[in-house]
Amino acid sequence: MYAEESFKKKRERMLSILAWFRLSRFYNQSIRKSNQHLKLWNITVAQFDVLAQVGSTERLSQQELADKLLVTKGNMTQLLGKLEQLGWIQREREWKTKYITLTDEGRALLDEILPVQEQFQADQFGKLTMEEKKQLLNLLKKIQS
Amino acid sequence: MYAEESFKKKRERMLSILAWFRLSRFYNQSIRKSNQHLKLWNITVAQFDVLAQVGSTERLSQQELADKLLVTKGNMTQLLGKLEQLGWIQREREWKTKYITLTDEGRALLDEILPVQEQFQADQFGKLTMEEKKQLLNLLKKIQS
DNA sequence: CACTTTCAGTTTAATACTAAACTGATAAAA
DNA sequence: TTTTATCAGTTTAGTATTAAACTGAAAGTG
Repeated sequence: MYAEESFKKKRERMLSILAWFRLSRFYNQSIRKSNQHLKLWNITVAQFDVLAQVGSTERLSQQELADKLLVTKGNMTQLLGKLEQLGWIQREREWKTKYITLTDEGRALLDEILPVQEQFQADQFGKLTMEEKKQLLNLLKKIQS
Repeated sequence: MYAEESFKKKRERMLSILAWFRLSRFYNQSIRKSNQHLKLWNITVAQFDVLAQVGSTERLSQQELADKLLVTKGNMTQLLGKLEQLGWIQREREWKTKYITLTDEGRALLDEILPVQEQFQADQFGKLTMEEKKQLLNLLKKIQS
């Protein structure tokens, strides 16, 4: 009885490790490929993610932006510094808070890259059927629930 | 007809983007949590991954190690430099190649951390049933096939 | 044997990212 | 009003990571 359960647990652990390995492999390759094709526009994935987030929402503070993108505010400070320097975003201070908006150049760049990047994402999961994509999404949701 | 297909494609794209967002969120949180509990042993995830890989295989070269862990050889050089300096691994040169093995301290440390880390991985996927874990693994395999 | 190619590992410059300490302004409390 | 808390954003030190150039040894070729 005990031996039975121990064996089952071992199998479960093994499955988890395999799943983790697959997942992180996929993630890392994806980031790498993404950075490669984004080189065309001299922008990185991290920078693009900020642009996309800023471009799709009304007035976000730096902290809110960090929360949405799941990074620290320190990281945000630096990314935004770079993006500001490149002329793609601007910061407007209001009391303690700085609100971020796209400049015209930032908006133009985003409009140009967004469809390409969306297609890239779609291609990444291209081997899955619609049904399987839904399945995957649900499993990922459940993990984090 | 065309409108129909276009709509379907849009839905597929949206699913892909959502899946990607979930996946990267999970990945990043996981790395962060992992680093947090590994602080107890003054080791990082990246360093532990190398130890675990070295400890589970006979004689790997730096390049092979990089391939297994899906990082560049430059990254490997640096990680191994750190691990060597900490006294956990050693490099043995043979012709052009350097082979990596664990030192006794490295082995002891790995033996101590491995079960904890395996349990951590298992817990991460703890909300999934055995069947769902298999499903997830298969979907991830299919994506990359 | 001399010349060239290949290939493991190293170095360098750049970006990304975290944790933790810090700054300075606003808000709350006394 | 003075003091204290809080809280947004910044800074700093450290690790991780890549791409690309470099080094030097080994292998292949003539």
